[in-house]
Amino acid sequence: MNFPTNKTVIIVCGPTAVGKTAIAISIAKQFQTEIISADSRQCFSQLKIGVARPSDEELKEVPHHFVASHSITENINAAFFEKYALRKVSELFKNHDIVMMVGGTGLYIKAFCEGLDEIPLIDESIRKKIIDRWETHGLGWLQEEVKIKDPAFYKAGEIQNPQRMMRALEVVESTGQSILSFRRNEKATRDFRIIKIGLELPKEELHANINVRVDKMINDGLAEEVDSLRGYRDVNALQTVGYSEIFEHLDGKMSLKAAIEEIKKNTRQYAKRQMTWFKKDKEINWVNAKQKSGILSMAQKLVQGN
RNA sequence: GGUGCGGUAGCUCAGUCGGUAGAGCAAAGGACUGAAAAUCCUUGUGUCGGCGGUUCGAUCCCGCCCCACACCA
Repeated sequence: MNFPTNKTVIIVCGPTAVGKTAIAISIAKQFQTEIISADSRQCFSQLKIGVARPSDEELKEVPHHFVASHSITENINAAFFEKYALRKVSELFKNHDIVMMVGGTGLYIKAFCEGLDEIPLIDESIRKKIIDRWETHGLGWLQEEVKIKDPAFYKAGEIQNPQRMMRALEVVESTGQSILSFRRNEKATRDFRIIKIGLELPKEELHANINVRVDKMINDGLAEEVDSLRGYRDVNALQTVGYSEIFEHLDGKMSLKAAIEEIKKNTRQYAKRQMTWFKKDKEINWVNAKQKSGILSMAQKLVQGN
């Protein structure tokens, strides 16, 4: 297949703790290029230990974008990422034919590759009002509201899922139209080539990596990092594995030991969800994460054209 | 040694006034277009500690034994 330009984005994805950071850096060095992170948590400057941000040395080896670039008080989401990453990529294409993207946030990668439908910005006050009402009146109230104001979504959507229901509600309330009416059901086209490499490991090995990494986070001072963020604990950015559990521990609801076990468990569950997402993407070229040299030559071959 | 309370799904436990049992968590699978490290959905057969007895039928009643915990010696 021919592409309109010789510009290529190599995306490295996979579950947490599989070893994406190091491999992406090797590939980026091989092509002498830079990395855009596709990680919904590493972009926050206040989150370091708990989100396994690349080390200072690693960040020096290859320039990274969307790492520690925003504040947890900002409203960062998939739509924001799509625009941010597209802008960054075209900037980098001025000096590079190849740009790397690495991350474990499937939705962000999908938004970047295929685009999200344009939906008008929702006024903060409407969003806040809906969340408040949901918190006081519960899911039953939410379902009733959606049933009346957006019956089509009520029929087709996830009625038990508060986040999706609130999203549907805020869209009808602020635009007067169903969120479904904004769906165009077509992928956006991009004027560059996309190559996807998925890193995987046998479950036992991944779980071992997770355990080692969590223990290291604790040794590196995760509890102190979380403690310093107490004042922000309600922001979305802190609804994150590693932070929620430590907050509970700091509240006296569980021992540090129990919190550590919870973090390991929740990380395993998170990794499983990531795999469920990525396995569905048939464009991904899967490789065992331990075969470093094989991955590098595979990237080379993919870039040279199938 | 005696008394008491237990022994039911990987874990914590509920239950069956006798007709072979069910929740939460875990696990497995899945969904997912502005919270996505989030949120949501689906999936529960296990010698109901062991051996006997009563009964048409026992995980449930009775006896003995084993194990755990508590208290008394």
